[in-house]
Amino acid sequence: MFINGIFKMSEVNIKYLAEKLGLSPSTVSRALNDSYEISQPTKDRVIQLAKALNYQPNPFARSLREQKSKTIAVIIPERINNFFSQVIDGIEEITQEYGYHLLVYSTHENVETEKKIISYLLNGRVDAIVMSVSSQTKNIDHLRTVYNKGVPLIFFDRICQEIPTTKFITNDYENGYKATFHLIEKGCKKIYFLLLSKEISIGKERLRGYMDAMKESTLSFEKSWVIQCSQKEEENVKLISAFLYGMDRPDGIVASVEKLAIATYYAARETKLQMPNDFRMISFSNMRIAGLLQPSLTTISQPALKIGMECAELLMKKLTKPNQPALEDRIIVLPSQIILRESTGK
Amino acid sequence: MFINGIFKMSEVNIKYLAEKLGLSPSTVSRALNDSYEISQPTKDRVIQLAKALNYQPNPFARSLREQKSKTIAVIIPERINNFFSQVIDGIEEITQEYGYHLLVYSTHENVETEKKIISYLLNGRVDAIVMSVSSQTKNIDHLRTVYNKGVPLIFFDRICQEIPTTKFITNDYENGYKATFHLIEKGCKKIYFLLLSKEISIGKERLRGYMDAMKESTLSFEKSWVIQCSQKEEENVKLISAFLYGMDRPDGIVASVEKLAIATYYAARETKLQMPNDFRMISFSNMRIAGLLQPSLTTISQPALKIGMECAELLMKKLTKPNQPALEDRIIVLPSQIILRESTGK
DNA sequence: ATAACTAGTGCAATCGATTTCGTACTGATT
DNA sequence: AATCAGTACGAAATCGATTGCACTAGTTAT
Repeated sequence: MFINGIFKMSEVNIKYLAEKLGLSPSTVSRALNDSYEISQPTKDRVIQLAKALNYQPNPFARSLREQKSKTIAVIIPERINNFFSQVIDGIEEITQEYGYHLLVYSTHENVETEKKIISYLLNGRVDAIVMSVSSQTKNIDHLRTVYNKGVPLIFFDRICQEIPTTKFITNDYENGYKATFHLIEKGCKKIYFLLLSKEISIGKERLRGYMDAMKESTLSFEKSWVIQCSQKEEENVKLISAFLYGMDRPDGIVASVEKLAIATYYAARETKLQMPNDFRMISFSNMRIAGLLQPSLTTISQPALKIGMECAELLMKKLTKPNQPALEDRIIVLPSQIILRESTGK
Repeated sequence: MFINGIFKMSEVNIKYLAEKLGLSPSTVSRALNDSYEISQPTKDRVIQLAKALNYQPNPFARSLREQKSKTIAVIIPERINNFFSQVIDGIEEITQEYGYHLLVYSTHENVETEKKIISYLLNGRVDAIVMSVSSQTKNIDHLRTVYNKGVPLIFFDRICQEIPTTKFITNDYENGYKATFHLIEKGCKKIYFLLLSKEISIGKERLRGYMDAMKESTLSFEKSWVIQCSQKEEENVKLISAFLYGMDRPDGIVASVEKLAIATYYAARETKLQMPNDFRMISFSNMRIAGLLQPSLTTISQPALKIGMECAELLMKKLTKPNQPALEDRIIVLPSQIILRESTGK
């Protein structure tokens, strides 16, 4: 149906209902919103017709008027990663109960993309943003802008310390320490740490745990053992292969993110080295099938679903209850779990 | 800033710009939209101030007026699956160029959830829907409703034949046939087919390929070799273990979806059977690390990113160009790729 | 010289739902 | 009888951007 050259999705709106019922639009609106000002018989009539005609309120009219969208943006660095998928599952589980919708964006680990995405979201399109920053993110002006505009913002996993809001992380320092300590216990003498980026919080914390474990041990340590990797899988495989080929190769590896563990598997294959005989590896990872790899991978697994759910619950409280204070500036730590498998020797 | 008890996100709107410039809102709007009716000097003044104040048009006001949202819904059966993640990456790659946003929903393979999600989308919230139906979806009234409401709808992978719109799939029949034939060539005599659901298109097509390959061979075949699995991983592992324990166990398995291949790995582990010696397996899967499994998995890998991009390109053409016809009722087939690995014997 | 036209801009309606303010009526209180 | 309170509803403004129509001043055509 065309009116003024504009296609009308559905002519069932409040005005239409009002006409059919011989009421005014305001009365229909109030009846549908269960206002105390409307008599029960009128409410019944309105609701019945609305159901019969399958009336659906126009979300944009409502958003325009109420200045809220019932929509939340989720920004992640990559989609092909079980951790982020699980977090989103967790967020959705909670938000859908409240009738909220999820706009999902991937930055592909690119700050410029991150900035662009955020610029789209500053016009009220979303009521809040839940995000994990890209590994390239150093300058945080765009995040400050979000905060200053008053858009509720929650970080998870890869957080931005400087923004005074709530952040959800796992005990990264502790697990960096434990992972390293586990390798030490297994007899490793020369333990490398694979780092994706020094910019991101989890990289820093996990590295700090590794460093402290190394310091507390009687093992020697050299700065060059902290390997700075890139975003490109091929480059990483080459880099890792290079030091695995070397005579003074490591006998232990802590991979701070999953994709570096995978690169190490390919590098091990290329250099024909076997875990756990030639070297042992432990990795932060949420892969479901870590146990099916050859050899199976010892992992530190994050409570991804729970992280998502907690982010969402906090947000729903903030957004659906009246007079809520700003999101508290604090860090909430959820424990990860170490699962021992073959790659570190059973 | 509060006005009438409502929090104002940003007071920079067209009316505000108009006041500052001593113009009317209509002139400002036209200037920003580069209308031919406005003189260049005026346009320049308006654009300059808009930039200076970082004016961002209100998306809801615009959507309300224009009856379009610049938003697309993507509905998938599950998030923790590389195939769907890659498809969404592909869709996003195209749509973001056009300034479109993506609402992403997971049905968790549940028709009721699917219906509920769709009911949220019938009020104009999205300009189009791209979806892969849940494995439970048998009754398609909710999909018919979408079609009848005139919301552009595209299916991919798990399609719904009955709705006359464009569908993107891979050559499932052909690959079901090829997969089975590959096992036959490897000497398998008793080949089972693991099916997630008879309702979904890909299940049917892949099964048909398997059946035809079996028929054309000299091998015997029994109906009970087509194993109907469930959504629950544990149940599937039990089911598969059960027939692997049996004396007359299969020596070949075609897994029609990734999760059933994974269940088979667990079952093999439990029954202490080795691939490819005790049985061989080939699976439809987009796992990046199929090559790192123990043993590595022979897969039929779908061009997921490309599927997403093609869906999005078609949609962008339909939505951004004037006077586009309805989406054609046709099936577009993109070829998958078979990657041979250890699980079927090198 | 007057009609006709054009360029540039403003007014006001519109999209659909919500909400403030106001009104008509009923019944109760002083 | 007059005032008051309460019930049930309607009119109109509002949210912010867009657009059909009207208007003015200046220019061209007849």
